[in-house]
Amino acid sequence: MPKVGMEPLRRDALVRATITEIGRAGTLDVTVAQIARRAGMSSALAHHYFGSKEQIFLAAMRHILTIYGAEIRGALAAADGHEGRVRAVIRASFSEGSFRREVVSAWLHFYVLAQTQPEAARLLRIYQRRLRSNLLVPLRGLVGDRAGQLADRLSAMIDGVYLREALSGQPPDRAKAVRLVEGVLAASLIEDAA
Amino acid sequence: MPKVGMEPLRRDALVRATITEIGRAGTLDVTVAQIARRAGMSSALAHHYFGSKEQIFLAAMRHILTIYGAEIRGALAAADGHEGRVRAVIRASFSEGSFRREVVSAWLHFYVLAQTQPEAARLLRIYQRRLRSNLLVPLRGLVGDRAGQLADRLSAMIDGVYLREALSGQPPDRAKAVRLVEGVLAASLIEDAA
Amino acid sequence: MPKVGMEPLRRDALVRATITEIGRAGTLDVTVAQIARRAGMSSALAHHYFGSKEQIFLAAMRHILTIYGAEIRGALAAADGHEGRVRAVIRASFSEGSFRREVVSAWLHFYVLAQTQPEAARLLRIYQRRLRSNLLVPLRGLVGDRAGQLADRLSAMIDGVYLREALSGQPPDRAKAVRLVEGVLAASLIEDAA
Amino acid sequence: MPKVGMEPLRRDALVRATITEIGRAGTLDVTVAQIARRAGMSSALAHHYFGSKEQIFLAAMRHILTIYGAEIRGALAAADGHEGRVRAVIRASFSEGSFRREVVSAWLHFYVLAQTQPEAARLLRIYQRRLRSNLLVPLRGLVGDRAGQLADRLSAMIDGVYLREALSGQPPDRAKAVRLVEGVLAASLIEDAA
DNA sequence: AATGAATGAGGATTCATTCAT
DNA sequence: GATGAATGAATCCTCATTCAT
Repeated sequence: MPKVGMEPLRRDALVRATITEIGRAGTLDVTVAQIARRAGMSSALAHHYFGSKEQIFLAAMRHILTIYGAEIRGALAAADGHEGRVRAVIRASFSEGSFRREVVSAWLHFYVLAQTQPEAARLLRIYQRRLRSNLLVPLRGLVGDRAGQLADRLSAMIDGVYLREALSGQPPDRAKAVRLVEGVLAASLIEDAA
Repeated sequence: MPKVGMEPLRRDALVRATITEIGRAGTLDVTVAQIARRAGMSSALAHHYFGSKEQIFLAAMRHILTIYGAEIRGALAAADGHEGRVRAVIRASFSEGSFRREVVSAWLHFYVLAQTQPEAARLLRIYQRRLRSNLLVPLRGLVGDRAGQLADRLSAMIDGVYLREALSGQPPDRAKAVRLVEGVLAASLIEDAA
Repeated sequence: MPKVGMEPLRRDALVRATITEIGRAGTLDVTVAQIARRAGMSSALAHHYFGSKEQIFLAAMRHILTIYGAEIRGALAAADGHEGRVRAVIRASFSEGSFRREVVSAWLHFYVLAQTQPEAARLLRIYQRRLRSNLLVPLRGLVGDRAGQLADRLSAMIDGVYLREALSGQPPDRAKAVRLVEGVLAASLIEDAA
Repeated sequence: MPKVGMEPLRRDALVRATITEIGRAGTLDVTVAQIARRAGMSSALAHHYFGSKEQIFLAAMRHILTIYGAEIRGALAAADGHEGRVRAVIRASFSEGSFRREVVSAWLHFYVLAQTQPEAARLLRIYQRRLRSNLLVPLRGLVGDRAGQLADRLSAMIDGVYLREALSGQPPDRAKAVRLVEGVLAASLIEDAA
């Protein structure tokens, strides 16, 4: 049995291990050796596949973004109406795939990474833009010109809820998170109608 | 030049240098040597006064909290009426003393530190509780039983705006930050009245 | 030149280097860097294999004890009669493997280490118990109930001679050392017969 | 009240503190700051009086030797006959002033110091010579030409008992120590008579 | 493909010692 | 006489990274 085609498996294992370890340790100060051990291989192999610790971190960020994007797409496809679509984006942001303890923790740490890593900053901007645009489109249908303002509002709320969740030390409470953000949405719509 | 009574001066210089350096470097991975150099002394002296890097970080957190607390108190003293008080808390949160580039950056990093450092976690809880209670009291006068829900909403917004600011790479825009949070407040009050 | 299976070689080289360096420096204040350099490797590798300086020291103690134990066993196997066995233990205590300048010096320093290091203390107790019991058994055959007293006497003499040797600064004089302890044995046996 | 004549008091306090701290810590790795603190002064003052840590240690050794010498002289003055004098030396070696926990511990550590410090080695040789000669003189009266051999024997026993005591971790047992060494003396005298 | 071996570069911390007051 | 202030030098230890096999 030749050991061919191992590369994607190894890379994937490392990416998952990275998120797990960052979540577990509660720091970016995770060693390559730790990540590699959890992924079941030597740190030398991790370097072989990724070249540097930096690249491992970036791959983990991309992984999280990819999953998040997929969840958003899925939710939007199943949603009806403008408001339905906004709610779908909100709910997808706190869905099972993304709003897990380690993922949220890793996410917070990637925010920190983005302060020094240009590529990490770029990825984060992509996320922010995507989130904003996903909100903006259906919001236009709901509130017209006020959509931009409302998109900023909801984006900030989502990030704020994430931040608080990352710190709480408790298992994330999806329902409560959604309720908080949807509360702002509801208030904003009433305000608009008034 | 008397050489006595240096301790408070040195400690203060180190605390300020810590915030500056964390903000500048964009990481908690700041060496004691860097901090000490910026504060104009040897790293040995920094250890002499604080005992460990951990203590230096905690002192910096306390410093930020102290200033924030003072600003809140000042703003509340000058405010009139329930809504005035809520607005005062919001504005104080983005006041000149606290909503500066380095302070916001350092603050984000202290959030991360709190994931591993019990004392840092304690300080953070103090901040969160204080913020919530500062909002809760005047909100009760405005919306009664919905005050708790609204306090959570505004707290999350404030943190979300902070988080986004930490990442923007731009000098913080106080006015815009206040506008965002006050927007949520306004919408919530209309919603309540409806 | 295969580069596998280096671990035992490296560990061994470090253990020997430790004893040599302690003997040469005349202190426990030997740096890991010194030990590693003498063993022909980087200090990082030394830490890689032993984890800490403490563990390096303990391994060196164990090494000395192991050799000492082997010499005792060998001498006892070749000895005849009760008195022959006592003499064998005495001679083995001052044999070439154990009664060398650096080993004696290192040994003295391990005595000191045992004052603060529980594991070092344990190893030392093992040595003391082993020495005593090795003397006790054949002494029982010679002097019956007085064996315990005599074992203490001879043990103290052996340690005293070691201590003096560690200080002499001269190459150890095996013959003289053995003569001193055997002198006490002879006198004790005469005393017993009288 | 002028602060004159403080020097001898300060020096004395430091010397005592040194012995106490070495005994307490079980290491020579005692900091000047620790010693000074226990002596009730700043480490700067300790340096002012002694110039260096080395000198502090040497003064402590001299102090121990001085007391030991005084005890020997006192015991010899009160002793009768050759054997009485030998016994007096033995007993003085384990007298209350010298055979205390911290003193014995400090003594062991000074043995270690002597391996690197020429002056400490010199002091130790003085002690050894003095002990030997104190034993030699009365032993000549008892066993004539065998006195040298016996003096070596008893000296080694005394040091051996000290060493074991330093390690035992128990409060020193004066009576047992004396018994052990006097046992060798008794046996040696019987051997001589035979 | 995979890894044990190996290291250079750093970083926190400690401490004897000096100096100005 | 006495001390707080201050530091350079050293040491243990960690880790990303490289390399030979």
